[in-house]
Amino acid sequence: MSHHTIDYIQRIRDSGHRMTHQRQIVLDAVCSFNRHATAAEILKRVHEIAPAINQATVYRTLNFLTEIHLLFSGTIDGQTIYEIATPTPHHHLICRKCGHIAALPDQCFADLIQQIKTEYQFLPEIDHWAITGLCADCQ
Amino acid sequence: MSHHTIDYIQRIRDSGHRMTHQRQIVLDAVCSFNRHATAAEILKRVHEIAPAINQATVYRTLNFLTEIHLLFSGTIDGQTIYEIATPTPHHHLICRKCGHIAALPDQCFADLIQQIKTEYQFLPEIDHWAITGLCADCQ
DNA sequence: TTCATTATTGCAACTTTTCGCAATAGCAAA
DNA sequence: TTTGCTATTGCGAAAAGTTGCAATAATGAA
Repeated sequence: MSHHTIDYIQRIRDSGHRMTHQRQIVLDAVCSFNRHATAAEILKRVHEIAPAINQATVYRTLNFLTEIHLLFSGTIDGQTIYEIATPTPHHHLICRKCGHIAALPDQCFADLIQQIKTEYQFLPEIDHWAITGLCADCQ
Repeated sequence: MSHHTIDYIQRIRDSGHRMTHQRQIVLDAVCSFNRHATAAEILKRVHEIAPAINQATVYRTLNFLTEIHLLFSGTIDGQTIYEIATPTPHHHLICRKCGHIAALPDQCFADLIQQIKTEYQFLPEIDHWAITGLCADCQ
């Protein structure tokens, strides 16, 4: 999924923030992988395109884009990874061996959420879960 | 739950590793919180007890103890936290307002895990989940 | 288009975490 | 107990990520 197919500029502005050159380059870099990438990989690619962009800006931008849900971030083998988010809410199944990421629809959590609400009087805020494990090929 | 009630020395040896003074102190430090603690908090407490233990050793030990499942590690608010593992797996409901933590039995995830296995051919490894949200008092 | 506001960036210093390697010390076997 | 093997530690340095603050630039209003 490329970010060119979603109006990410509007998404950033709607969230009350500004679109900048730096944010566009970080988004481009994340998308250029066509897979999940680590902060270090993204930082490296950003510097290949635009060496002047500061590393602190890249880290801050990755956190920012994740917070407004334009990127998805998860943990594989203790490493934080990023990838462009899809428009409909969903979760991820991340294979800890090959790193493959599959989507899991939000609906799968409905029963669990209902149970937590009624049995524990707790209101869970589950907007993005990354479930690690083994995919079919790696089991 | 204290580590004194489980034979952690045997658990370490059974995993093909050695029991050391440093590992015991790190285990003691983790347990002394009686709750989950961050690496920084644990490092601080270890140094209060035994200043000579190197910080690299503490980090390595936390990773090691997590790998052999003597500790649970999870992420709260982007921070990695550790706590002693209970013999029966369980999870946590963490209130983002008052910080109250409640336990959630592993059984709650049975249906979800089964669904992921059969519908997605994915084998989830759900050790310890921290679900944030709002507790009954804070809603 | 110009101006004012303030979110965002670059910078440098700082904190946190990891790494390579030589020295140390657990553990099993004699 | 002693010995030998090698897992583990301490150390110093490097890597990874964060922070405070002044300068810059994106945005809306005039």
